[in-house]
Amino acid sequence: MNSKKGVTIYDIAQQLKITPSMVSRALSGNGYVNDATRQLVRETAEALNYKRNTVASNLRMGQTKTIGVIVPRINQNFFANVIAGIENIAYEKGYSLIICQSDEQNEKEVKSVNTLINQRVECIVISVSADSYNYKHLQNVIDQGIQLIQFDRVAEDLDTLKVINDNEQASFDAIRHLIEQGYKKIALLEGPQNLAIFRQRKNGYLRALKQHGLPVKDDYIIENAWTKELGAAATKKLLGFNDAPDAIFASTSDFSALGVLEVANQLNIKVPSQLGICGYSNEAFTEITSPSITTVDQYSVDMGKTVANLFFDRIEEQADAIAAKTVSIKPELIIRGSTSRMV
Amino acid sequence: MNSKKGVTIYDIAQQLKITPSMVSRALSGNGYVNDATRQLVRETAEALNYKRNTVASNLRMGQTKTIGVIVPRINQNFFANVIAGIENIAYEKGYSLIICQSDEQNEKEVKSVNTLINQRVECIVISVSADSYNYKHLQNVIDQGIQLIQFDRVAEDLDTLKVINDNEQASFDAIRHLIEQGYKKIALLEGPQNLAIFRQRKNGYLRALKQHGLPVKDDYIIENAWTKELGAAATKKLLGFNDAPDAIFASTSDFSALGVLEVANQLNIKVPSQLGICGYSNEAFTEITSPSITTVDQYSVDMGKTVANLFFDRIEEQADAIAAKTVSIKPELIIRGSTSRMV
DNA sequence: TTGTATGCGTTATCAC
DNA sequence: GTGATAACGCATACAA
Repeated sequence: MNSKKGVTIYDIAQQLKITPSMVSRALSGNGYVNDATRQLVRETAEALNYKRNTVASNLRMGQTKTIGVIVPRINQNFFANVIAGIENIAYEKGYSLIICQSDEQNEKEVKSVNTLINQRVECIVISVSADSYNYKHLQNVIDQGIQLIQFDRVAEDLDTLKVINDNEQASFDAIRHLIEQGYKKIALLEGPQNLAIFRQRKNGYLRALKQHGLPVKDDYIIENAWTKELGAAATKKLLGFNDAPDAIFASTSDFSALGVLEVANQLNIKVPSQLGICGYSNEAFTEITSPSITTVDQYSVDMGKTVANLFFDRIEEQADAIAAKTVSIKPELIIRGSTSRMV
Repeated sequence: MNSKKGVTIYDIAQQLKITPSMVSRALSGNGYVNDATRQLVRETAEALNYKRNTVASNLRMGQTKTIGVIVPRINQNFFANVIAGIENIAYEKGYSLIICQSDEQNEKEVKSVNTLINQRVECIVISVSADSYNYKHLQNVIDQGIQLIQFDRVAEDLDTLKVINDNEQASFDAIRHLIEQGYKKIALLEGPQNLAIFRQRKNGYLRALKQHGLPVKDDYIIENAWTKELGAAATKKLLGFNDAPDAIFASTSDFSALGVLEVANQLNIKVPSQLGICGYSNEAFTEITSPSITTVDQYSVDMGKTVANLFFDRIEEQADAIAAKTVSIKPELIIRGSTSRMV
């Protein structure tokens, strides 16, 4: 055992006067090896506090048992949950997770993808950043023979496994609920329309209005209101109209919905009687505001598990038995105080 | 370029009729190489879509530029924030993050530590799981020559870098603020006393009372009230006393504080005039309750950044110039409506 | 400036 | 069963 360099199978071999190959076999369990020597090897490995060098092993075996994950923000509830779900399954399979965060910047996303390719991860799981319009870097992943799985915010043109929420349906359900509660002038806070998820939510909104014979007013649709501040600003604008809306669907996020609620409180507008509010994501705080906020639960942890399972299914069924496909998880509308005026 | 195996520096060398070493030098920028050939190498690397194999490089160089992080739960706000902070700094330095989650289980924590050692990460950052009483696996990390940095929940006996919140001081500040606002009978909702962080918060409470000449009443100290429900139950009990408190410090969490607020509202007790409420953690919702809740911000993202910076400081100052030490981050008291009766 | 040779630690293929 | 040997892809000390 060298003083500083860490103990290797060589050291064990030397001590036992056998060859490194024997040690390797004994430790990995591959190939023939006498039970007695195996036992001996195990013991000395333990005694010497030997730790297998995964780096060397990976190089030799041509696989890393590692999954790379790229999300816009780690510390956003939804993404943290998805990551937790992926970790859960990956851990069972003995896989590690390398996490990158794009900070919603395309440049950082591209760099992260390259880092992960260089690391030879076996799969890259990604939810694209908001300012990604070009997906060459993702095509590159596929070209390198690395599995690519997209979730939530997906580049639709890319032929990959995708796990998404049925945003259109969830949005439709939310609007239908509002209508059933007697709201007739429903405004929409929408997100960047270059992202499919926000287009889908808008479509659900439009479809629901049409199906229930309600008119679509362009004034009622506010773009890019996806932070608390922007949600608040949008609300001030909407409530300033002569013909102000009686409900606001913050399809972008619960934070946006929170902004709406704050403004309503400031203006002494009663929620839900005078104004209905519906958010999106089921953030923890929605349950405890006054009133609590109706929102959409995306089953984010399950989403992560689904992603991981797709990957393992694929590599276990060897070959590309499973074609590119899209798995849609049906979100659930959580009805709470902010929209319940017909009790 | 082999059909399936990925392009290597060999392929580039072959194409250019030079040696792999030249390619390696040209690409890494180490060692002498003619500008012309360097240019040529870069171009063909690009053309062939070459991706450096980090695994091989790591093995050769004996370093991985990787940090391992182990937290009880990824999808818990505080931890997600810390991870985001670490990522932020690590990314700038070209380091990757491997994330493990212990699920509060010692067994999983031990396994994760071993995985990370095997991966030859250069540093392991950990917040220990609640059921960890034995720290052999952590000592092992140190013995292997891997940096170990603990944060928030730390094994105090271990001689490592530690980053924690100054819970005692934050708690002291909170109580002092309450006293300054004229509250004289301050109750404490405390967390599990086997965790140091909760003991420290209690100590800050006691010290502040003493320093201001206020008596400590055992009746005013309620154990294990760290959910909304438990906070509510504790409040009902406290407010039922003949000599009821005029302020409650929910040192466990904002959720607990919320329970207090709800009960106060139910009982028509005015906050802050009749009852002061202070929480802990600065959860998003504390800002939007009525009244908004005074609380303690833990600077969790900064905590992550501090952790990462400690590591980089250490490796950049080469050698163990920086001895084991504990960095205490001073949390900030966020004063809001629930305690502001002297405006 | 370029080429040669060697090793990082492990595993797999062969022959014995 | 066991041992010798090559190879994974890259980086570097040394020679040319």
